[in-house]
Amino acid sequence: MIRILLADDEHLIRGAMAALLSLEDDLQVVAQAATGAEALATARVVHPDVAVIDLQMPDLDGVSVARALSSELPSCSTMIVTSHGRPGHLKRALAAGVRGFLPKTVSSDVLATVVRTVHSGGRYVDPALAAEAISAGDSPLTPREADVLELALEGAPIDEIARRASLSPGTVRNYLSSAVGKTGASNRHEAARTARARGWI
Amino acid sequence: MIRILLADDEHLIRGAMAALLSLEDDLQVVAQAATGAEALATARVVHPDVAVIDLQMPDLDGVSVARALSSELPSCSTMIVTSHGRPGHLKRALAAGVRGFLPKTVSSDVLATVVRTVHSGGRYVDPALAAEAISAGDSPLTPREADVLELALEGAPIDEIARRASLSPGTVRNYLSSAVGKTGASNRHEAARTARARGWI
DNA sequence: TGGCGAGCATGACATCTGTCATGGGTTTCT
DNA sequence: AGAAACCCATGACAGATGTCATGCTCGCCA
Repeated sequence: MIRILLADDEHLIRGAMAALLSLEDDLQVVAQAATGAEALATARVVHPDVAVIDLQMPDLDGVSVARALSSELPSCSTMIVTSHGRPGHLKRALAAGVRGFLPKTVSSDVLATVVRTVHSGGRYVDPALAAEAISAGDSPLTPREADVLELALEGAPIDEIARRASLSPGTVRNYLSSAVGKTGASNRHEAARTARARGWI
Repeated sequence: MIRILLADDEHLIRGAMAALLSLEDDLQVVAQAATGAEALATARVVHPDVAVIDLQMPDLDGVSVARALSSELPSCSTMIVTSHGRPGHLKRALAAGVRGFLPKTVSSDVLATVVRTVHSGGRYVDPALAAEAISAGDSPLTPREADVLELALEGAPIDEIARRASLSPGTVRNYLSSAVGKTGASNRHEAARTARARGWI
């Protein structure tokens, strides 16, 4: 019997997934959580075999939870399910020790199968997401460029970005200009959007 | 027995919700669809009592489906479930004849209850979303301002917006300037973001 | 019928942005 | 040690953008 921890902020989805997984004879949902912090706390208590975690949750990002879990509870395999699969997330997730990565568009059979796969030590990444991640390639942005671009995401003017990054406005403009070139965009807003789409920030 | 049509592009969620609803004695999921178009086509054939539709789907927006359904199949009550509940969506949905509007954070009991409520002619809107919609208020944007602002969402330069809207660049700048004032933003990108957040576009 | 608001446009001005050249400091790799 | 890459900054310039004043047309409503 594989003991599962389920974390998703959407009650409906979580409850439904639990119902679905419980239909399988060899799977048992032993705990549920609605936030990343809750998931961590619960995992420390119940020591599940597999943690199925939603990527986007109100507090802690799914990847952060995965990282914490893989260091604290090595015996627990973590897998991530997500609605919006950005290429960059996959890479970060893998780096955080995640063993399975699925979009929510897969069927329930696949979910159950992957739970078994990761529990037995295997790995599984959705082929479509993997292909996307490969085609998106590595981020050409330097760490600083990524920082600045991230601050630019909300459409803030350059002066504010400079203040928030503790940089001079001129430097910010240089980084942004460079990022605009690397993303093939025509202004920083577009650059920020495409970088986000490719998972570079 | 209430006959339900379920539409959601995420197989996992859809299957799980179906499993969940089927646990109720008086509910029966008679059809499922993964896209808006598919949902419409299916509904025309099976004539469900209640349609439970996800707001965001690849092709047709959930609200459009609802509008079509309410005119073509008046006997079918439509309700919408969504992950990201923007205030504006609720208003548009209600105008399209939607009878129930829920975030996916609700529990499965609520879902089943609301299915029964709308089927018996009632209405149900999630209180939190309703409060948000009220606090966001009506859109102060004129139709044209909203159009232009929507085109600005992707970060395109003004000339491109002007071409796409068949307006002169000067006019576009006027609309955007006005929209920036109305949203309290400091540039059009920020304005577009906040307008989107409030459901004004 | 006159007033009003929305739609559309132009021109002018100040400011913001994107780009480029340049330079100095640090770390990393060879 | 030297090259290469990154980090930070400044200055200058052109073009994009935000703001304002102004004017025209059209449909709606009192």
